[in-house]
Amino acid sequence: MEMDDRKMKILQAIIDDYILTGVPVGSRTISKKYDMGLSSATIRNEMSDLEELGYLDQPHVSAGRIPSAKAYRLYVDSLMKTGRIRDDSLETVSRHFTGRVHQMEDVIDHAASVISALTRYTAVVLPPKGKQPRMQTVQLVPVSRDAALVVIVTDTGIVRDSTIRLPGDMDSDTLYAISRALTEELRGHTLAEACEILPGMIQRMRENQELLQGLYGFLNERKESPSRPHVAIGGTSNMLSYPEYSDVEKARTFLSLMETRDKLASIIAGDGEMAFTVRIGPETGVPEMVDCSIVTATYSTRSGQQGTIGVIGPTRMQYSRVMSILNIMGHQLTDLFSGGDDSNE
Amino acid sequence: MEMDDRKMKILQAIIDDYILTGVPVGSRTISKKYDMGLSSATIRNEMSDLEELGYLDQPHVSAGRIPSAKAYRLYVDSLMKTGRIRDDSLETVSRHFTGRVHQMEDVIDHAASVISALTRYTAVVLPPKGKQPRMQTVQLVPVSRDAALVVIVTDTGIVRDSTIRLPGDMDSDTLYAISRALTEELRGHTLAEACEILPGMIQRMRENQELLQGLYGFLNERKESPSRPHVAIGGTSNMLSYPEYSDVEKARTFLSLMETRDKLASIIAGDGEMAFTVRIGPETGVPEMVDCSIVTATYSTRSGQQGTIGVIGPTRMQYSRVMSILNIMGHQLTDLFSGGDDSNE
DNA sequence: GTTAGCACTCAAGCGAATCGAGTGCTAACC
DNA sequence: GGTTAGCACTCGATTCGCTTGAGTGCTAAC
Repeated sequence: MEMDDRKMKILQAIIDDYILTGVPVGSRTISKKYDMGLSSATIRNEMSDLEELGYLDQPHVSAGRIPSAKAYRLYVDSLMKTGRIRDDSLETVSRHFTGRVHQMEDVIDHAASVISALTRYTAVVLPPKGKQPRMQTVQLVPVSRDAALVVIVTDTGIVRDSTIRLPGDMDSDTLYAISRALTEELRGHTLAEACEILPGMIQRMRENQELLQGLYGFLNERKESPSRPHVAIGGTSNMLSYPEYSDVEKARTFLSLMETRDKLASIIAGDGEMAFTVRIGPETGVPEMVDCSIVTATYSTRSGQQGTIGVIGPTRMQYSRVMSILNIMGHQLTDLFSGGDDSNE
Repeated sequence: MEMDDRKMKILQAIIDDYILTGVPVGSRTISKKYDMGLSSATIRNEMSDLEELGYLDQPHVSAGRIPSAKAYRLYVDSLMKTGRIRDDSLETVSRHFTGRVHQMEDVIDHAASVISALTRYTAVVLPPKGKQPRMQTVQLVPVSRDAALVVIVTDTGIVRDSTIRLPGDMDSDTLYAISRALTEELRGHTLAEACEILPGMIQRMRENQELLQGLYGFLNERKESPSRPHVAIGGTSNMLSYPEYSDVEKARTFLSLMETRDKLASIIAGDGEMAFTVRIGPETGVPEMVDCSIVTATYSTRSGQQGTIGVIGPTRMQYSRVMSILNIMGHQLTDLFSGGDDSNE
């Protein structure tokens, strides 16, 4: 037995209905709501076939059918109607977006909350991420008598800052001179490389040995964890409005997963270089998420760094709507980060 | 009728028990578990009195009593045993804390997750906040041919950064010179004041008019919202483990309140200058939180800025434990931010 | 003032009965 | 052969009544 056109249409109707209502859908519903000129009995036969093919599951014998992960996969891959991409609310909100851009973090926070508001699911936004950020400028900014702020500008545009202690009195001109030397020496190198270059400089620049030593420690400590990326999350509470999460225990595990941002980031980030990903249920590879789906899209910055935006929802997700929203938001962010610069005019 | 010593003792026992178990407590429980040499009948009479005095509520006639907000207030104010302040787990974790301090945001994020892990409630940490941050250093760091990063160090230690566009080619020495001039001129002033000073400078420094104009816009845009503070939250999912939140709808409103960080910040921040605050149920002034309590403490930085740490839990909260944890964590943060500087050695 | 005793209340838990949505199967129909 | 009407059957969900037991309030005796 194999899929024919009619089975496809029926499957699609079932999925559409289930996505809409969230309750198992029966044969009568299909034959009445979606008029395909077939009686419920015929639908029933077809549904039985579809179940045998692995596209439908039956929670218990006297309930309707629900789509399996395999069905959603098929749905997303081929039979989803890609819907009206334009959405009024989206347009307005996305306009509201432009022009209030401050720092990177604000942007991705905002993006997450906009996406979650539009989709009514949980949204996650990861900042742009390159392979290895390369240093562009190093500058020591005096903060107090005995402390300076280290500002490192990398090509990702990300700034790491933290204070280090100054050995003795150093005026701002001295600091500037050191900054210049450092910039000259380190520009274009990664943090890890910088840690290899510095010892040489320490040898040469005797008078500032102590300061440089401090800087060395500073870099060394950060070279591994590229300043743990700020993960923006929005709409976690949305999930609780779906019957899938009326079980509090389930909700709790979901929420605590959302709280461990590192883990979440690695889940969302994905491995491939795909611009658009849809992972359904078990495909997520996360045991806690067997009945969730994750849709991700990417955006990029002027310097070619890639960021990820993702939506997490129940497998019964409005895939087409989510995908179109992610699509538009991806473009939006790409424009924002590469069109102008990320600042005010 | 008024409170006597015995009533106090009984009330305390009731509250202790209710905090522990979460179920209405009956007269027999008190007379047996907490031996006060009285029969359940006597306890019953006293409980009836306590109810009349407004310290106890009765969910329904044949259930035990639960403490009212007034009872918790009394409990916190006078009859709480301030418990063993030292906690083994706390010691270990707080040690684990020291020595991994990076940026401010990391610190408060970390603090929130530590507090929530220890208390099993929801923790909120607000960054140090002064009345009006005063500028200490202004520095323009070249990022690319036509853009520079504006780094402003204020006495709060908070850095605001964002890129602005550069008019023409400007080498880093020029930028440094301008930075020096700006620092000299603006040091000690608030952002708002800076916006009044700048026009004068623009007049004088003709050649860099365009750049300064950009900077002016930059400051103007930020002077109102002091870079919306980063609010750290931890353990929102903890709340779902309490029977108080087995109702999903309740949980949802709570969580969505936690998501609107601005609102949350203003709730936590409180108005007074109290070092320690306990707000119980309706005292929070937030309708969504009638059956929550909020305990806050403060910490301070070297420059005297005050930050807030808070715990949100059910009214049936382990007040003494929470307070001692907040107390210790407050000292911890104060040490961290004022003892050394917030960096590595 | 304290306590034992007792009648009373009421949520929670349990099981039987009912309901109804939905299926699978068979036989008739086109 | 595919489609449909009809019917018996299944099983979760709902309802109803019953029982249980924790807990109270009151009264009378100590």
